[in-house]
Formats: sequence, C-alpha cells, structure tokens
Amino acid sequence: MKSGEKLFIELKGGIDLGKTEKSGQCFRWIPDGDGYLIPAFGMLVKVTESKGGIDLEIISSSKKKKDADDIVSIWSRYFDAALDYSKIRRMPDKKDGFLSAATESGEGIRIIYQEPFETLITFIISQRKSISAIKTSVERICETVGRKIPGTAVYDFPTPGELKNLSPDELSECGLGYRAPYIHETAERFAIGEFDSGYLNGLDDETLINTLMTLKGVGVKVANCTALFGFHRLDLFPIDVWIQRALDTYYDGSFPLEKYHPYNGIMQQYIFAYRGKL
DNA sequence: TGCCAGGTATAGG
DNA sequence: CCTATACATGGC
Repeated sequence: MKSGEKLFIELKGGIDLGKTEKSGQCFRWIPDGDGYLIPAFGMLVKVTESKGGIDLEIISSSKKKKDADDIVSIWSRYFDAALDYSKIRRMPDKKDGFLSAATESGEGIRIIYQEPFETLITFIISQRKSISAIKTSVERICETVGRKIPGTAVYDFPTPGELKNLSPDELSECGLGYRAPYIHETAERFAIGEFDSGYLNGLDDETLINTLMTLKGVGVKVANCTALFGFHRLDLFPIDVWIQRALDTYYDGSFPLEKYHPYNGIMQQYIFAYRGKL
C-alpha cells in the first residue's frame, strides 16, 4: 500500500478518539491536528474519526511492506472493531442511575487491544503516578533505548531484549524511582522467554493474573489492567482508588459483576472515565 | 510549596 | 484473611 493512502476501518458503535485517549488506558497517543499519531506494531499511523469508524494513514512502517488487508486486520484488532459498543452501553439497569450516566458520558470509548509487553511496563510505571507523569516516563524510556520509527521523530516502544539492556540506574533517569528494578527484572524475565505471548494467551483469566503477579512490582491492580488492556480480557475489573471510591459510594463496596459478564472491564472503563464527576 | 498520583512489598496481627 | 507503613519522583 502506498504512503499517503487512507484506509477506512468500521468500528461497530463508533469511537471518540479523544475520550478513549483520556480514559487512561493508552499513554503514547500523540495529538495531531484533528486526530492522533499512534506508534505501535512497528508502525506510526495517523488516525482520525470518520463516520462509524476511523480513517487510518500509514506514516511509516519499519516492517516489510504489508498489503492493505494485513494493515486493516492489525488495526481492526487494536480498535476492537467487531464489538458493538453501542449495545454494551445499553446493558446497565435503568435503575442504576450512576452506571447509566457513566455509560452515557462514555459514548465513544472503546477498549484498545494494546501490545502486552508495553501494556505491562506502562502499568507497572503507573503505580502512584499521575497520568501525565506516566506519559513522561514512558517517553523517556523510549527515547533512551533509542529506536526511531524510520523517517519520523517518534520512538517505538522497546522490546524486552532492548529494555533489559538499561540498568536500574539508567532506568531511574527516566523518572521511575523505586520502580526501576521492577522494570528491569520484568524485561529480563520476558527476554529469556519466560512469558511467551502464545503461552500467556492460552491461560484463563485467573491463571493469567496469577502468572503476571509473580513479577515484582505487579500486584492485583496492575495485573488486571495488563490483562484487560494488553490481553483484551474484557471481563476483568481492575480496582484502583477511583473505582473503589465509586464502589463505596454507589454499590456498597462491590460491583455486581454477574450482571455485566462478559464485559465487566468495559463497565469499569466507563466508570474510570467518569471519575471526575463522582 | 506541599500534596498527591489508575499500588505494591513487607512486616505483623 | 486483614491492616499499617515505606516508597522516588514529577505535576499542579
């Protein structure tokens, strides 16, 4: 496919790119005019909203030429194209005014299927950090490891093999603080193949969570976020301070998971995005 | 300027 | 199972 060419990808139930980016699941989208530049899968793409979906333009690709079908298939999965989010937003009980308001407000938010290793590292970084501070640290890591997407000023996220070459001290200079050894050890254990993605993908939700939690610096919340955003386990419901606050206020402490199976993770994301309005 | 950030490891009950 | 405390550093 030629550069400059735009591909349309239909996303069932539509997307609001701004709301999705601000919902705190992905940390590397770069605002660019009326859309975002997104680095992933060895590519840099420009994405803009288009009726019922997105227009996608390949800015650069470090991989061998792919045909349009491959590109569409990769990014359709990333944006969870086939799942109809308008249906999911209709799931809340009308009597649940809080969740109804959150899903209404969250129209256009989708769960992005990100690359597992990047997701894990960014959520290890996320503990006790603001979203803007997470973004700063992630970018510093990418710049320090230093592999530009060809012909652009944007760095790709490092592979485990690349990241493990940064010592904990070098990682500390990325503003990681006490997390530096967590990141280093995680990169090492991925680099030796202990966490092969084919193997992880074959695990059920609970086993996946428990496996991720064998990593230092990965507790129940980071493991759940990684499984939800990096392995697309849509039924998992990560509980952070904001979600807990909502549960205490509106649900007597615990969410009615049985009502929203297998999409509890999406409900969680609507609630998180609504956190400023509690 | 001081407080807080999409928590976790650890020690102790 | 539970609770209390330390933790590095950047943003606002």
